[in-house]
Amino acid sequence: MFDERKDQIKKAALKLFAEKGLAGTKMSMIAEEAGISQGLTYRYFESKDEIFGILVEEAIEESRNAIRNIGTLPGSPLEQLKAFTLRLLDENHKQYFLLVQQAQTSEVVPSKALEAIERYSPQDTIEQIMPIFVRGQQEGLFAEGNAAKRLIVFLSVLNGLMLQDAKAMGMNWAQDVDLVLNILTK
Amino acid sequence: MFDERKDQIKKAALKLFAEKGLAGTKMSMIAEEAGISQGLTYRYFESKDEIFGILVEEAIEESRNAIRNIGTLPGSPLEQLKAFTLRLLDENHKQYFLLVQQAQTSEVVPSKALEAIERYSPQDTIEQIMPIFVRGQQEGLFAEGNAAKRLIVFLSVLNGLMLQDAKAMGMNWAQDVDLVLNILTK
DNA sequence: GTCTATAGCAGGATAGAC
DNA sequence: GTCTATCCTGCTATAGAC
Repeated sequence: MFDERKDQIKKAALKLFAEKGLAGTKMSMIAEEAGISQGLTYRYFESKDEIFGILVEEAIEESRNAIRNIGTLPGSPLEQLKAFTLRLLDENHKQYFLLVQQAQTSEVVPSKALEAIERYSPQDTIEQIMPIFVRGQQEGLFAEGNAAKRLIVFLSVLNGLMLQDAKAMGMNWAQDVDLVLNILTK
Repeated sequence: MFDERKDQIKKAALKLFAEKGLAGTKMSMIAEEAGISQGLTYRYFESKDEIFGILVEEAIEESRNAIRNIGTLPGSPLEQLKAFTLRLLDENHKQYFLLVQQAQTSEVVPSKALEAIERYSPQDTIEQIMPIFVRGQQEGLFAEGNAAKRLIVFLSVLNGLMLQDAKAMGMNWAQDVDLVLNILTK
């Protein structure tokens, strides 16, 4: 089926882009990872840039959803943020997250992907998480003081963890998230 | 002078490699950043890979020094780690750090750079910082429990901060490091 | 020492056979 | 639908003039 092969290629591309960036990923690598010939890729996508652009948009969409859902998770604000953190650290989201990372820091990004990224500022993310954090502060779960600043640090930290984790240090996060949440609770 | 021009090229290359990775950085960009013609670069270096390799080795050397010096800094273990953190976050070290990051995660790295990186495992870093941390624990400055694990998280966090910072969110770290050190002290 | 011009090659994209 | 062969662009690296 057409769409299934498409997904297969996207999956291979996501893995490589997240790891090696746009310029570092060759079409031949994507084809190999997907187990097809190099030329076939072009029956499903117009160009490397197109694949990259689509993935970046999906990643942002995905990330938006994860954040939007925090509020609907069960438990206290602390438990909500913990669940959110664990979700981000799982394999699938991690790749998306790293892709956005690559797109933001690294290299010359195709214009379409660039637009998507510019619409998706870290500021947005912080504003969405803010109410939950503030509620947690009121309940005495989190540290007092400038919430935005603390959340920036917290998100940076998640970034770092995902990158580190990508290098396969083999930590079991389910067990260790609490250390990370210390940033918020102290 | 020959060596000065060489440094000028290395400086330009470091900035770009740290930002865009090896594959994402073109020789033309390096030349432009250094304000010279593209061809001239090859009078000073054999290849792009050579420049990259040299920079990676310097970065690792630099990082080793920073870590080695922690113990000789004045103050309590907490103050020592604070000073170390601030040093890493300053412009120069940040670029080196990001370069190593790029080399570790991203792309196909030339063999010479690869060797250097493999000799420089995160495990090393942790082992070097460990004694200071343990001393801090004994003095009651840091949290009890598994030191290695906490240090991994801590270093991941520094990673994340440098990356985030690279995206110019304009935080004044001198003021905010304490949030980060909470990971160790709680 | 430095620049401009260009050779040579890697990799993105296309054509055509099966 | 898929593969192999090939075109063509863009980049690394070199040659040669000033």
